[in-house]
Amino acid sequence: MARMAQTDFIRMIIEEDLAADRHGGRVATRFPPEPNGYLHIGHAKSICLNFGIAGQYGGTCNLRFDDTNPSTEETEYVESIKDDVRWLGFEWNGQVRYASDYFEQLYEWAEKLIEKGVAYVDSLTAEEISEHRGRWNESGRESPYRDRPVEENLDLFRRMRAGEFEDGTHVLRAKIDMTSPNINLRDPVMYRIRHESHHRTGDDWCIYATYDWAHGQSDAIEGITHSICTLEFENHRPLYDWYVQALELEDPPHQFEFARLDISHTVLSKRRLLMLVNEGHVSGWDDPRMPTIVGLRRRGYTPEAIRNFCERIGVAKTNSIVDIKLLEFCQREDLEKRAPRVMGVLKPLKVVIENYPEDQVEEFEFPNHPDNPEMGTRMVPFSREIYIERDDFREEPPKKFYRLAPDREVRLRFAYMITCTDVIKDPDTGEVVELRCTYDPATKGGTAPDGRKVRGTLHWVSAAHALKAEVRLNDHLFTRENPNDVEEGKDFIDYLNPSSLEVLEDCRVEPSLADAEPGLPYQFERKGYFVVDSADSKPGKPVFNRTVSLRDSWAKIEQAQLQG
RNA sequence: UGGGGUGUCGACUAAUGGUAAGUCCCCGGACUUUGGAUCCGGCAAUCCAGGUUCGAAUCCUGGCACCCCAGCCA
Repeated sequence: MARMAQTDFIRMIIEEDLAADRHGGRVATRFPPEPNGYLHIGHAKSICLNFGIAGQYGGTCNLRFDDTNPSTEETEYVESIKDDVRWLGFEWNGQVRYASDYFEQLYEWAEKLIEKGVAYVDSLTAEEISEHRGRWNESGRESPYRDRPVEENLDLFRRMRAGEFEDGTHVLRAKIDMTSPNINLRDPVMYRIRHESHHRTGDDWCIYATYDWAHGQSDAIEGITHSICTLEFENHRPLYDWYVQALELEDPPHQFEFARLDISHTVLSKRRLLMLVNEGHVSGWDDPRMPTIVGLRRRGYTPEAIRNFCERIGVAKTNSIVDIKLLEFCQREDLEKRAPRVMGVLKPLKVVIENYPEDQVEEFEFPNHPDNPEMGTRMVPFSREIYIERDDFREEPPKKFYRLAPDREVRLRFAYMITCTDVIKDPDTGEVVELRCTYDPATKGGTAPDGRKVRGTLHWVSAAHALKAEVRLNDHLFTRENPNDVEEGKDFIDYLNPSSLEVLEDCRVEPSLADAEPGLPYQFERKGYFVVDSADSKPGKPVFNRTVSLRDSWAKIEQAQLQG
């Protein structure tokens, strides 16, 4: 099903550039993560944009790690980020790139700017530099070191590189304009001294380029034509252009900004995600409730669904919060087509079919997908004692409840029609512990020869044949649509959804699931889409994560009834 | 407070001076051996005030609201 290709302002710019034959007709993008955390669905938007554009216009997309800060970056993240990009279905152009590959070139260019007289070594402290920078409504002041002669700057800068100075004693700054209303142009820092090991260059360097100095130049080195980033870098564009012009680079790259993704009922900032992990509110970065790629993957989300979601949300410059229900819709849409159907009873209620022979076992043939015969069939055993879903029985059925109730007949999917004849309760608690039913042998397969209809069809498992399983029902992590929008004196943590995870340890699933493999999606009929958990599942005792529930119109009716 | 951005159905996104469109949500209905899926229908928006124009979401003027920026983070 081909959907109309989504177009957006960035693609329009690219098409204009192509039409005007800019960059010699080339389109080159890049995805530039910093290796200091796990990727989340917000990054997926950027990945889909950058790789998608490259694919669409016959261009290339590089994967480049923006590893200019040795204090926070680690190889562990590099590997997980590569995995996530591939898992999403993208392959980068050639080798993985690193900003650190360009440290030497960047250094040479820095010397060039010093020689040109537009960069200088400043020896103010960090605090003093901050003071000199001024404020939004007040001009900055020039550093007393701003007019050091070129030779002195060169000498100092070389000694910075040689490791002669302590951290924080000197920085290299671009000499631009301390009175600029754009604070990024008030002599931005290009290099800072950091005597720290870098995850790739080890101890080769003790001066490290800042983002602004490294990023655009890395783009230029790689021949990037369209450097796409998020809105908060809009203020940096004049600086991006300044560096590239000062170096007099040919066919310079240009920066374009779009609004980052935000989704309701979750958080997408590294800081907040890290807090959830560190404070133990989730089990880790790959907790199935996390919006991280590893979390979504473990939850059972598919790359197809995520890519489709990213296409549907579009690309614009308006800050917005996408309803998480759109993500869920995209996932259902994908799984609806491909997930084989099985039966799993989450909250079992025993049913004894009194007129069914004690030792008899029948096998019924079930289609694996109701609308796709190519997915084949499987055999499902049936016997005198079965489990049905506790929610599928009501002693006093409300209006429009079409499921089982005393003296009522329902269909067991692809098996028989049964009628409830007796309800057995715990004498102490009054809780329903078992149902007694009779079946109509003439309704084998689920249809009655006399043509009578039943409104309800229930899923079931044979008690003797069923597999015990644990099922984890995942729900939104936060109760608030926007957990970042906090009331006075509160914190986003206060809006964690206490029932974001419901663990059901005594579920029963049909025996065909005995060799279900982690990562393969299933639809538990009438319940939702589930996947075998990749971390905690064990051969005899599978653990399933609910990826997303099915649409539940009864739940809506019931809720409406409760609200009157 | 200076600068840079952004305002279109409940949500997201189109319309680039010419019928305000699509998707999600929500609400009906049909169909149904999943209260699923599918199909059909419905709801519902141009931040405000002026101006230009035969005609304005779009252009102009003036407001208002929200976001970003004062790291040697990215």
